[in-house]
Amino acid sequence: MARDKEATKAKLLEAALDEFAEYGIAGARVDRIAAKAGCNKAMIYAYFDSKEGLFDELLKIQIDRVVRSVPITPDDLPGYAGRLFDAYQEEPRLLRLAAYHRLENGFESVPEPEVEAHRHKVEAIGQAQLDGKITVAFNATDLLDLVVHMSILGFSTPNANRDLVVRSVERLIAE
Amino acid sequence: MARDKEATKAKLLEAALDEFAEYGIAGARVDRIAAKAGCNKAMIYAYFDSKEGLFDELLKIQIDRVVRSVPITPDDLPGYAGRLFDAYQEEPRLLRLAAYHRLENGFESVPEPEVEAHRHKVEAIGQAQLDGKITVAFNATDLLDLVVHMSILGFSTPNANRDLVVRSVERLIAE
DNA sequence: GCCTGTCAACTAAACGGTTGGTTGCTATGA
DNA sequence: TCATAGCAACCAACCGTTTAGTTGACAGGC
Repeated sequence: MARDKEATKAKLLEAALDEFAEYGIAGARVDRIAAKAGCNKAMIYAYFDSKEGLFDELLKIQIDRVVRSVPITPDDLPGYAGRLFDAYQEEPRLLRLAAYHRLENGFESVPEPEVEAHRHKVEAIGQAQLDGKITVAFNATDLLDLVVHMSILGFSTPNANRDLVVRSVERLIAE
Repeated sequence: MARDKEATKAKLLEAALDEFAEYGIAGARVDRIAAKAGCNKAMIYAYFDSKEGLFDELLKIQIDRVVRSVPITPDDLPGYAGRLFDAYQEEPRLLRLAAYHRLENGFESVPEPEVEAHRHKVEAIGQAQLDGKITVAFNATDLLDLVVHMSILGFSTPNANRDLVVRSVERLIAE
């Protein structure tokens, strides 16, 4: 057998991504996760303590991944929205994961690293506004919220496409 | 006791709105719904067949309510978005209900009346465009999707407010 | 031989759904 | 007017299944 702790954790996390994205936290079944990962249910409790522990760890990793792979570009917010949109197209499970987390946990209990990343982005946008690079029609916080919200247009409609997202943000920030 | 079929159904629907909005479909517990409604669990199965049947009926009613109470105004889309936003502020459970339904059932299985209402709105917007009343920068379908998506800004951020939604739509449709 | 990763087998609790029977309104007919 | 039959509305208790979580035994590398 494998006998590789990290490999087992990775397989569990991948299976959990599938399961939680499809069924949500309440709807997910730990037996299915273990079966998909090809290992025993007890491993989940050995490595992640609980079903919720597994979800939290998974969400932290996934958010971290997207935050790292899509850095903010304050003077190209349409491009930023487009790249976020791309990331969600490439990994639709992430959007579902986040949506379930938001529904079941509210706006509190957002992982600290994400809060920190959010703060940094607001600051970057604020600086770009001070430099006169982008519109001051919205304050920095609202601007970031709007851009992020546009990037998840695919959550609202199956007709969403990259071009629509980019053009929308262009119009939102137009002088 | 009451012994009033319609009143009992109404109490069950109100309790179900609370329960499903808070916990989602998978997370909702029929025992809790019955307890909140102050009546027996068997009534749910007598009147709505199943947990899912209860949810479907509830969603249909709630969607119908908002569709009726917020008619589209093709030549005032910012106002339309604002009034939708107001409706969600007034009844936040509706947004959560719809989000859970969307996550657990996808874009298919949308109640037929809503599909019909959506068609009518696209048509109304298309006509307003033909009349030269609003922008043709987006096609009618995209425009409606964008306006509706802006109205649920509150799903993305706790900072959302009516003015932000209205101003955003104004900019989206600016010539 | 012992630490560590593994798992089948287990449990207690919770779950959606059913059932057999009770309650109270009302229509009927004497 | 009153007895009562019929029936829709209701409910406590229960059923089989599924659930998250536990445990004690076992296997393989050092």
